[in-house]
Amino acid sequence: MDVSVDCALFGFDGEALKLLLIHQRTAEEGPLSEDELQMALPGDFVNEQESLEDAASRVLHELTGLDNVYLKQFHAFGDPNRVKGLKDQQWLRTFREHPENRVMTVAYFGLVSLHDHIPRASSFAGDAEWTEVGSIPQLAFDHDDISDLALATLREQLESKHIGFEMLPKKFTLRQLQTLHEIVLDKKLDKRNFRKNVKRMDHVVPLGEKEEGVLHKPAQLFTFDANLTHDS
Amino acid sequence: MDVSVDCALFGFDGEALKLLLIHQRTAEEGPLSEDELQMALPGDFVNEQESLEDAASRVLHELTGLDNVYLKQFHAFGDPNRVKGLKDQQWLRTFREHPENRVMTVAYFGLVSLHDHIPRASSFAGDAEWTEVGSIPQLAFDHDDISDLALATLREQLESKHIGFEMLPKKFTLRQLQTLHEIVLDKKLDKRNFRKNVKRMDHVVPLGEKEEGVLHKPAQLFTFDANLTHDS
DNA sequence: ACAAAAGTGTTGGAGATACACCCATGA
DNA sequence: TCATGGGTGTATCTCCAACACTTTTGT
Repeated sequence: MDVSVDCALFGFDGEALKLLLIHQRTAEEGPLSEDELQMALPGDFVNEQESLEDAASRVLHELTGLDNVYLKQFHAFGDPNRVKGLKDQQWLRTFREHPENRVMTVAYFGLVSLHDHIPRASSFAGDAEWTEVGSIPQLAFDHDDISDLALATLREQLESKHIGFEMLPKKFTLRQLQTLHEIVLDKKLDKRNFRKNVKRMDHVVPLGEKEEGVLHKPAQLFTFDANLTHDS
Repeated sequence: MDVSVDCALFGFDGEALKLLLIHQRTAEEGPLSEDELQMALPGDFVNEQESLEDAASRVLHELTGLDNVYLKQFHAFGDPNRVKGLKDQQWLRTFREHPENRVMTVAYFGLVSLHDHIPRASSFAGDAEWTEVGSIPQLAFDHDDISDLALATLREQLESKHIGFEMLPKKFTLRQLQTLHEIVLDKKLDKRNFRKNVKRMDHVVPLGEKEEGVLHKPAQLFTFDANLTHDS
């Protein structure tokens, strides 16, 4: 059986939560027409002497240029027919040596900040795009299921596992942290209560510094100290 | 790459939490000496036209005779060297066609009740044993890691996902439910508070009936109604 | 001065914790 | 009658939800 990894990479830019999608295509342009091409999550086969984690990191590095991205396995997808859809088979027959092979995939979700600099979203695999979660089109293979479960997993783990910080710049304001939570959890939060909770967390430490270049009262900057991550 | 499933099957008998382990051996006795054989989690290769879930159910059915066991995927283990240990290779060379192949495994945990009848723990794969969690010996391959993570996952999900009931008989007493929680979570719970919480859960319904054949005041029996499982 | 977001406390209710005695049954 | 676990209520405290005004900065 062939084994691949797929990555659902989420990014937050202060406004919206986005998912990185690639246009399904390869270097040499194939004979497939526009509407036979779909979008997909970045993924690739696992190399012979490479762990699953390493494969996922490699895919992400090749696509975004980033290293040390927060990356977490969340599910293996192994339906025998998960690459047997009509469009999927057309694509596989055009670009793959063994299109009939069964492929299972181990899915990872990753988190990056899109604040300071947008990690380059382009790659060997074709053009890539940050797509707002909520406007995700139909995807190739079972990538709809994968991205749905990735988002559900992100929601579940956001509060319990201190992973929101991975989507913020190193120095962030409490407003940014709150907006992120509101968007991921899809509900409004009370400012005063939110700040009360955050201030009880040891691992969110105030820097002496303030925001600059904003046209209102500058906010204090905070940072996340992973060493102090033994819950509150 | 070869793909297998492994199952960490937990059972509760009212006293202790147990894990089903098999003696690593096959039908035709091999030339391996006693101390070269280890214990392992039940597992098998995934068949060509079989989903991962189906493979896990099959392994469990073959081993315990049970169907409809609660079974949940929790992690894929894909280290390139996970079957390259010395003892592991001795065993693989004796019993497998392609001992040098890389094998990744998708791990499931399962839950059964050992109250009414002990599901038969024997199989094509050799003798099997219910081993108390806490006295688990060193296991073959990376099965130590797998069983550790299985137990951690069970702990995490016990309260949030109503899965404790899977390890109790259909009719159970509140004491049994509490003991189960105490053992899995490894901490004592207050009887009155525990019962207060349970009584707030719609999906734990009291039957009119009472326990029989005990040498003390008989307890009321409860059952779990999965239809009412939309949290409290 | 004005616009824009930062920052700050209190109150009421719900859920968590801690704790001790009487009850029903079988032997 | 005794041994064994079943079954119950109250007081306290902590955590959560709801809610509005003043402060600081840039223009």
